[in-house]
Amino acid sequence: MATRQGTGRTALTREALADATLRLLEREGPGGLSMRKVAAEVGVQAASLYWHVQNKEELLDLASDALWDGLEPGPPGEPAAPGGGWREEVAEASRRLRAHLLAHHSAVRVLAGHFAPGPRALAPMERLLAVLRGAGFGGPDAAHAAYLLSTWVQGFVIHEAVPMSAAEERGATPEEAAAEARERLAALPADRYPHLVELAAEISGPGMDSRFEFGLARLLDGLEQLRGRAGD
Amino acid sequence: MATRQGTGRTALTREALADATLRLLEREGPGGLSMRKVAAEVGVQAASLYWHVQNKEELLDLASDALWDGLEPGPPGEPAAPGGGWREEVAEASRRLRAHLLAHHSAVRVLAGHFAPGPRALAPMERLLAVLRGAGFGGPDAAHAAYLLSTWVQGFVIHEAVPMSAAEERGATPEEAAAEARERLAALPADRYPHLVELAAEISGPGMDSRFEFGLARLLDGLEQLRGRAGD
DNA sequence: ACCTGAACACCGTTCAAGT
DNA sequence: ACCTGAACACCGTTCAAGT
Repeated sequence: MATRQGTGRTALTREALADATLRLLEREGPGGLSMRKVAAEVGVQAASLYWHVQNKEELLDLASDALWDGLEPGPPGEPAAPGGGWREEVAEASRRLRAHLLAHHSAVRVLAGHFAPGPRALAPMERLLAVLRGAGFGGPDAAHAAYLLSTWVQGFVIHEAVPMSAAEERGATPEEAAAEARERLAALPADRYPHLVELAAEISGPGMDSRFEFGLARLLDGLEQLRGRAGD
Repeated sequence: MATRQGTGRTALTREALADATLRLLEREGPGGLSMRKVAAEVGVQAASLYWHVQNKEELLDLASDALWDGLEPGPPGEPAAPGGGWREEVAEASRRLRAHLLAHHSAVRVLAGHFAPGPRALAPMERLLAVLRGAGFGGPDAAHAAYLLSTWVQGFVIHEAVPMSAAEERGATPEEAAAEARERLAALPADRYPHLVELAAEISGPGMDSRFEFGLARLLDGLEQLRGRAGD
């Protein structure tokens, strides 16, 4: 009477479907996704999904939102020192977001076309806004800055996830893939593409960590400059 | 003897397939894509595509690269004034890229998970590197900066394209969609999400143009600061 | 309220066969 | 070298029917 299901399975909710979708994507990679497999994953027939969800599109929307789940919220401590603490706090939040999304890179590839602010993105966004406002940014600036940061991190991870999962599917390591990319660049006609040829090594990384830190530093510098201008 | 095809159709190449894929996506929206329809678009049977292309994945890779086609290269003029000209040149190139991608927003949604540097991205990248090096950036900095700029613009456009094509499919205008988003934010519990509620209007735009200009200005400020540091 | 079985139209891909 | 016809396994979605 307490539960209405004979089996020990957890209740079938939209959230459970979204989670099952992410599990499936991680386990089988992009391309291993279908309504029938999601249904099997939760122990039900494909047709049953349509009771909970309008269609596959909506399921992907839900899964994209579920991607925010499990993101470390960061130390809940003080709002950081008023001077420069906001930089490190924003930097750490960005690094955590990148690492978290990268842990789901197959899902990121499939769901990139569904990235939209959903309910599970609210808490991280609220926290980011709090840090920015606490640092002295005005309301509109804080809103713009938060948008800038999150679009950049997500765009960065998409560009990181595509070759990652592609290499994975070909059974190559990221290093091998980077080496191939470098050779392709270096082999270009130097008269048409002088800079690409010269910078082949720098462009084809991997060194993704240092690219991320470079971008982060430029963004924070640009924001700091805005803060100083409006500030005192 | 000159052409080997009775019909007036243009020769079937991988490029032609990529172009047909983009045309199909623009005409029918995301979801209107299938190997059979691409085949029909070029006047051939579905099985024939597999002579030119390994599978659907590879076709999407090609289409993603074809997305660079038709991008205005910008005035081929002087490498800009040595002082601050590079800023406006980079800004204009970014605006052109955004506008161009936005003109293919359905394709962007579908192909976001396939964004990778392909042959058709080489020329724009070479040009961007030339501008940056001309402005005084060192090789590694220029490579990092170019990567930062292009990942940001592409990430921004993805976030812009998702609600755009979603609203389009529901038959709503972007303004209506933004108004709905604003009301959802404003209706949140103010004790848990004080900043989101306060900034509901700023966060839910649209005002995408001003968000883009905000991000661009911060990025260029951050880069300028780096340039000045290394420069003289 | 929630799930099933069966069906429909359509899909990606293969392969022997044609020219 | 390039394309077709036919087939296979699988897909998203609907709907009447069950409990």
